Amino acid sequence: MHGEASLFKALADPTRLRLAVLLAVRGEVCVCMLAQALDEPDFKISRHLAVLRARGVVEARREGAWMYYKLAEPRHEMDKCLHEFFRACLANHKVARADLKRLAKATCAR
Amino acid sequence: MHGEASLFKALADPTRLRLAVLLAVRGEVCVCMLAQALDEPDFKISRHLAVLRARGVVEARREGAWMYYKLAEPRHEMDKCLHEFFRACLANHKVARADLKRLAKATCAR
DNA sequence: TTATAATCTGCGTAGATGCGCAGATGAGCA
DNA sequence: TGCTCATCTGCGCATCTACGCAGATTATAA
Repeated sequence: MHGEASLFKALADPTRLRLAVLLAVRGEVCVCMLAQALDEPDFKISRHLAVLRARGVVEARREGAWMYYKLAEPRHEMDKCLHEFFRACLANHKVARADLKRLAKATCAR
Repeated sequence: MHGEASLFKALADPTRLRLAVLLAVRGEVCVCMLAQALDEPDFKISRHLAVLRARGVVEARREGAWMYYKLAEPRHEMDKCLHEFFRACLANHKVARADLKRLAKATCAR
């Protein structure tokens, strides 16, 4: 049952939940945009994304210097439920709203 | 977003997941039966149930010396999803099957 | 009251987790 | 090659968490 618990472990952190909500709403986003959206240092974001990725919650795609992350394709009904929960419920959270606002204004240097 | 993460935190442990599955399938069960089902010491079970209770995942009812625990009434769609996930998916897990088997044979001393 | 069963709690410890800092790595451009 | 940006990683530290043990609590029955 360890493997099953690890899915919940991946989401048992406010920073990772915020990231999941952003990806659920906006699709595919690169690390530096996410760092601006959460107003947190990039290495912190990178580490949390690595955790989500290791547990199969998100997928990554490299494009030049950028890494784009998105929610992984749902494999069970549970995954669909979670995505819906992110979009329909958590996205209305005060913190998530502010994150989305900042994300809308975020830019990469190049 | 801390509060939201705490729901996942509550489920981010194999022992607590096993308990949640048993309660999802069997309804209301007392601590000593759960301890026998999981083949773990009662104080360990009691502590994990306290965590689940503090996060609102389960509810407790005292009846004499016994404490009966059950899944809390779902408040969001997410809760219903989770319960369904416990019953339809996790209950088929090898470990959960063994737990249910032991629970079926479990008895209280009185 | 005494005994016993069911449940919970305090304490100390070992391992896991998150963080910030500094530096490494890799890609693109002058 | 040298420089800059995007991303990741190693390290040390502080905190959290689960565990086992022993003992406290509460309820029931003799």
